[in-house]
Amino acid sequence: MAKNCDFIEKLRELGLRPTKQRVNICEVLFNREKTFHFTINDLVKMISEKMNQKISLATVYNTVHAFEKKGYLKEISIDSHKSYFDTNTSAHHHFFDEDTNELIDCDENDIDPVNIKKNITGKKINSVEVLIKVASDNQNQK
Amino acid sequence: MAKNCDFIEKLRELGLRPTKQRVNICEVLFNREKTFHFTINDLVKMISEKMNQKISLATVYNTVHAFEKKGYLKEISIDSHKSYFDTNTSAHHHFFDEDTNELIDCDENDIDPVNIKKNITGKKINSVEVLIKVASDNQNQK
DNA sequence: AACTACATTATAATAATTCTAAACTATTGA
DNA sequence: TCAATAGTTTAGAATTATTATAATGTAGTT
Repeated sequence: MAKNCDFIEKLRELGLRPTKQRVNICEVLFNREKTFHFTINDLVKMISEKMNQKISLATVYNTVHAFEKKGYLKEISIDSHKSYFDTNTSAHHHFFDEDTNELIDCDENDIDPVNIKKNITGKKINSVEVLIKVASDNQNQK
Repeated sequence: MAKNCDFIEKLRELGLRPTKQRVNICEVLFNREKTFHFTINDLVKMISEKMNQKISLATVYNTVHAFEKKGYLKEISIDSHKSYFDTNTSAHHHFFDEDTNELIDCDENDIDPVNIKKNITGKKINSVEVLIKVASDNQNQK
């Protein structure tokens, strides 16, 4: 299990000052076995309720965006209303369960690599994301 | 070129009353050679400026969502800030040019079919969307 | 310890979307 | 044809999500 000093070191490497708030966020996001998905709201709740730490909403936005820009987090946008962040920044794809609003990682056994045969001239590919929307078999919802 | 009475008929089939506003929106969206991508704002501008028709923003939201629900339109979400609608509702994928904020359809020559080997138990797949973000070769932007 | 630059905070501002309730209109059927 | 009614549009208010602001606080440096 990572210690706070590990996070402090890592933040420093990225040129981010290891403030209390940033270390708290690191603890919540990265001090766990498995990667996971969260919204800004989830994160605020985790810090204020689980950690009992006061943090400003603006700081959460700032920090999450800073982490995203530095490659600590990846944003997964489902539709204009639902957007998640993923602590797993490696190239991978997602199922989205429309019944439960749950975002689920695909692993290699779930999907073959996407084969792009032709790209836009003069452009380089920055990312390839596959989003598979699923829902209960016996229902007929959007 | 489709006539208004075609749209009136089509709206009726879907159980939507063919009001002036809905027919106007149909004209803008579907009375053209090629399918295209737009935002709610684009659409409001097209109707008010190009068609010189007054329409309430709420109506545009209502109508676009009604059309989406009925399968006339598909939403393509890029990130939490950028969301487009696509008049091409057939299964296809997209490039997104991060330099120009332009959404571009993939055709069959651009990408091999996505092969999903394993699904979530008890769920059926509603959609599979691939989004390929591209940017200028010589720049290094997000 | 003091300085400086960067961060955090509460709050205000902005933007996007939805809600509301009144006015309007397409459809039905008398 | 006309009235009834059910669905639609509208302006504006309300809500939600996100960003900006400016004052205060804090980490890192000397």
